[in-house]
Amino acid sequence: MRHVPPSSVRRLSLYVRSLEELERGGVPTVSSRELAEQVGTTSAQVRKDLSYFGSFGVRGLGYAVPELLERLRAILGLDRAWGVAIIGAGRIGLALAQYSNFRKKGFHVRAVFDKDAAKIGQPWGDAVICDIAELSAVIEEQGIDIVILATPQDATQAVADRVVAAGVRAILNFAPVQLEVPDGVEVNNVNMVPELESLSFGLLNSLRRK
Amino acid sequence: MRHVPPSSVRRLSLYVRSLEELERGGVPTVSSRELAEQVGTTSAQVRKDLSYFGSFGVRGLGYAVPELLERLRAILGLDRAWGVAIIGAGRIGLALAQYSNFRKKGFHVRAVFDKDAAKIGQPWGDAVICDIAELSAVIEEQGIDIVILATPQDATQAVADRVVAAGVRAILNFAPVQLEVPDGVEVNNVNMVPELESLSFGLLNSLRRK
DNA sequence: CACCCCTTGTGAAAATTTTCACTTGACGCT
DNA sequence: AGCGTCAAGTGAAAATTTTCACAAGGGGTG
Repeated sequence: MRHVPPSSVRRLSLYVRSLEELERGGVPTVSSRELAEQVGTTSAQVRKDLSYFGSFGVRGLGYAVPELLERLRAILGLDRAWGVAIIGAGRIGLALAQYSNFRKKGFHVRAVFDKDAAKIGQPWGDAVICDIAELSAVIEEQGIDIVILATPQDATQAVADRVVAAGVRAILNFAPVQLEVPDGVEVNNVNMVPELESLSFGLLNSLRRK
Repeated sequence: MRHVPPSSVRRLSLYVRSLEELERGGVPTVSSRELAEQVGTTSAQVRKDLSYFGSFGVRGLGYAVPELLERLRAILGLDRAWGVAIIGAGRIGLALAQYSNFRKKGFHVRAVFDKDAAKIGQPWGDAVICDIAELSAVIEEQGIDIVILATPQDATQAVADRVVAAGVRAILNFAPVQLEVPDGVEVNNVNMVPELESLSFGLLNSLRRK
């Protein structure tokens, strides 16, 4: 497998979503053109993305929906269970812990952490809120592969350091901070502010052009 | 102003965040190298991003923090008020409506909509939840520039159509759907699923390589 | 005032990602 | 079976984005 662009990997995710819908609808096959329409890209892009991983289609016909879905799930690691911990039981952490689609994709939220003594012990989604002091113990016991950070901005780097020290190598960061992590640890940021501000930038410019 | 890569625009947003922190700390000037470290990029990238819009720095010295901040705010349209409406008063909509940083950046949440009769009329953040039936009237009256969609997946396209029909040209979409909109309407998606799944992809591959 | 240090601003080069266009092959119809 | 149609797969080209490397200046110092 040659080098795969990160943007391709993210699109695979979108293909999975579309394929799941198609499968529910009983659609047996789909062409690259149809799939492209659904996720807002081009047919060439779809074929190129898939070609990094093999040949899954049938010329003249398209892709068999259940088969392609299975292959993509395997590629993305959605055919196995991942242990997930959410740190920060604020509004975002709450919304995430209750987001039921996680489980379906194999992401099992096995722990939710907070610092606030008042919250500790409360049930929250499937898990119970743990004291963040127990972070590394719980990470080891529960087999946590991925940590979701939904912490206040100023606490986030310190928490990330502890998470990394506990052996976690994948972090999904919702806090508006650029995390500093050692090589071998992957951090993906979810950040709506730049998305929002790029909208105002765009509006401003379309005004200017008139 | 020549063509600006979208990724540069998103980074401007990050520079603003860093500059705000520096300004609070009373730091008078900053170099491209320092700014780059804070947002996780390179100094050349910072200078290139800024160069699309002009020359803001002093050679040998760096950038004056307050001045650069002001310029970037103007570029991104953060020096004026934008009318924002949130559609969907579920968990995500709630979290967003209460997110106080919006206001500071000039994004004023002037309306929150929902379909659920039980929620209509309830106060929610600064606004009151409106019936989505009144969508186009409220959009016009309140001067809504940007709509944030936090609707259930299957309702989202229909809501987007109405939003566009009411004249809105910028949408921030939290629903996991690829929206179909006419030219001239900009849609930015916030989607954590591909971010999460690209983490599992990465973990899987680092396992394989061993 | 001349020199040195420092950092910007910027074309050019490199790397990455997307798009194109064409070859290959499978299926169904006559 | 032969033929026409359709769509996958894929190198090559184009477009985009990032990185490089260096000339151009500003400011402080002796």
